[in-house]
Amino acid sequence: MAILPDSGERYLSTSLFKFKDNITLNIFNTIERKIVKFEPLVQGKVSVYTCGPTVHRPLDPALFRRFVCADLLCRYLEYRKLSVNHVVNITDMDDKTIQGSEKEGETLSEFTDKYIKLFKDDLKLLRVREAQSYPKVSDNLDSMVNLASTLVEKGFAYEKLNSLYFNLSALSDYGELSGVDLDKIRVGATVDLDDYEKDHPRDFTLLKRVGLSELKRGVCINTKWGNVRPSLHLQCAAITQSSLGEQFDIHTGSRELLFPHHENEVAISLGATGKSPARYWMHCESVQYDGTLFEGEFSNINTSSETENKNPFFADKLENFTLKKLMDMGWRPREIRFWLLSTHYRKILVLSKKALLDARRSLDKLDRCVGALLEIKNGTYFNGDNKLNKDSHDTPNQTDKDLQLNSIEQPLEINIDIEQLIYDLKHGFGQAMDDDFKITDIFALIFKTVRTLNRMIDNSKIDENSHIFNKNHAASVLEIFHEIDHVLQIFNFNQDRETSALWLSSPEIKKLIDEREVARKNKDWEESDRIRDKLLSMGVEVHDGKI
RNA sequence: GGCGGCUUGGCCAAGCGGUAAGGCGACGGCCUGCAAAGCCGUUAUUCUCCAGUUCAAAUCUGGAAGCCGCCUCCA
Repeated sequence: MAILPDSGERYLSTSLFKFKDNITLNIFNTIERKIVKFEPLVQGKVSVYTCGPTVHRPLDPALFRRFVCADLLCRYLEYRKLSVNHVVNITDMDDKTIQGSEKEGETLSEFTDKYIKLFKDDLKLLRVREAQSYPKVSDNLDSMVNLASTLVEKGFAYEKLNSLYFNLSALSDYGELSGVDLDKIRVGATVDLDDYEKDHPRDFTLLKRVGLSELKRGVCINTKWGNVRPSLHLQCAAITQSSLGEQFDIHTGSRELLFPHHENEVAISLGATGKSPARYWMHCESVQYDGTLFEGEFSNINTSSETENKNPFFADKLENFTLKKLMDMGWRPREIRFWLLSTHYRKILVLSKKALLDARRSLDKLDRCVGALLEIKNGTYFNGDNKLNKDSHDTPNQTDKDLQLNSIEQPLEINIDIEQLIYDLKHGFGQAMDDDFKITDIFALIFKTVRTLNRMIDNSKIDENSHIFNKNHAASVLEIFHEIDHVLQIFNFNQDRETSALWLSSPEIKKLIDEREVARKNKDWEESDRIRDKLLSMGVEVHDGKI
C-alpha cells in the first residue's frame, strides 16, 4: 500500500504532465498597468523588439539587465514552442558615436564596428540568445526619412531651420504609455531649449540638422529639409516598422526609456499609421550600485572624502562596470547572469559585493548537486572510497523485519518521491514563469529540490540497485534540469569534476589519493592534510568518510 | 512642481485577505583524525510609521516618513 504524495491528482489527469498548447503566459503590460494574458498576433509566432545599445562604449550593468530580461522572455516563449522573431536595433549614428569616432580618428563604421563586436561578445558571455536581427540605424536611414515624410504629410511634423520636429498638439491621445500629463511636466529639465527652435518646447526632434564637421565627414542624410540625422525616437519607430511591421507583439526595454523615448515611439506610430506599434510593453527596472564592490580590497585606504575622490574605484559609477571589468575582478559571467536574474525584472536590482557573492555561493551549491548527479549517472560517484566501503559493510544494521518492510514498501514510496520531485519542478517552473516571470519562486523551488536531492543521495547507497537513488533517478533529474536551463542558462553541466573517472584515470591523482589513504590509515595527519591541499590546488576535492 | 515605483529577519528575497517560502550569513548538533561538503535544528508574535475596514490585514482604505527613477540632450 503506497501513499500518494499529492492526493493522486496527477494520476487522475495525465494531461497535467504536459503543457497545454495554448498560451497561458501572463505578463505585466506597462500600457495597461496590469498583468494581462499574452496572446500573439499570429498563432504560434511572437515578434519582439528590444531597444539596443548605442555603440560608443561597452555595455554597462543596466544594459546587461535589459538584454538578460529580454533573453528570459524570448527563451521562455521558445520553451513554450512559440517561434520568436527578436529584433534589436543598433544605434551607430548619433552624437556619441560621431563624437567618439572623431576623437579616435576613425571613420564612424570603424569605430562602431568595434563596439558592435564587443556588444555581441558580452551577450554571448552572458548566455543571451542571439536575436534574429540587429538592424543598424545607418542601414535604415531611408525608412526613417520616409516615415518622417509621412508624418509631415499627415500634419504631425513641421520643419524649422532645417530640423524636423513632431507636432504634439496634433496628437490628442499622447501620454497613454507613460502616464505623463503634458501640462504638468517641467519642460527643459534635461535639455537646453536654446539648442532648438521648436514651435513648442514640448515637441520632440525627428530629424536634427547636422553641423559642419558631420557634413564634411558625410555623416548625414541629404533630404528636402536639409542635411540631417535621425533622432533616437525616429530611429526605433522606423526600424520596428521596417523589420516587424506596423504592429508587433512585445516591445521590451528599460524603465528609463519609458518617457520620453517609448512614448514618442508610440506618438510617431500613431501619427503615421494610427496604431500603437506594440501590443505589449515590458520594462525592466533600473540597476543601482551601492559602492561596495571594492570593499576589503582597499580597506587600508582612509575613506575621507578627499581620498575617495582620488581613488578611482571609490568614484566608480554603475556605468563604469563593464562586463570585462567585472570579470577582471574575478566575477564569472554565469555569476553575473544569476545575479541579474535573481531579482524580479520589475524591481530595482542592486549591484553590490554581497549580491554577487550570494550569486556565487548559490551557484556553488547548485553545481555541487549537479556534479553529484552527473557522477551518479555516469556510475563514477565518488564520495570517498571509505563511504562506499562503510556502506557496504554497514547494511545489515537492520532486523529481518526491517528488511522485509523495505523490500516491499519503501522502494515504491521513494520512487514516487522522485517522480513527484520532477513533476513539482517542471510544473512549478511553468507556473512561476507564466505568472509574469516570478523567477524568485523558481529559485526557491530549485534550492528546495537541491536539498531534497542531497538528502536522498546522503541517505542512499549509490549503486545500480539502489531503490532510493540510482543512476536512472539521477538521469531523470538531470533531464529536467536541462530542460529548464534552456530558459535560465545558469546550470553548469560540463563540470571538470563531471566524472571521478577522469581523476582516477590520471595516474598522478590516483597516486596522490592512494598515498593519502595510506597516510590516513597510519594516522599521519600532517601528510594527509598536505596531500589534501595539493589535490585541492589541482581542483580535486576529497570528501572523507570513516577510516 | 508633475508622473511613476519601492520600504518584509543581519543581508538578499517570496507572499497580493486566512495567520510570515527560499537563499546567504550566524549559532548549536550529526558526520570527520581535523576540515570541507552534506544533513538536522535554531535564527521576524511580526512585515517603515499612524489610523480605519474586516471574524481575520504584510496583504484592502486613508494619512505620514524615507529612498529611488523619469520629465522630450543621449541611449
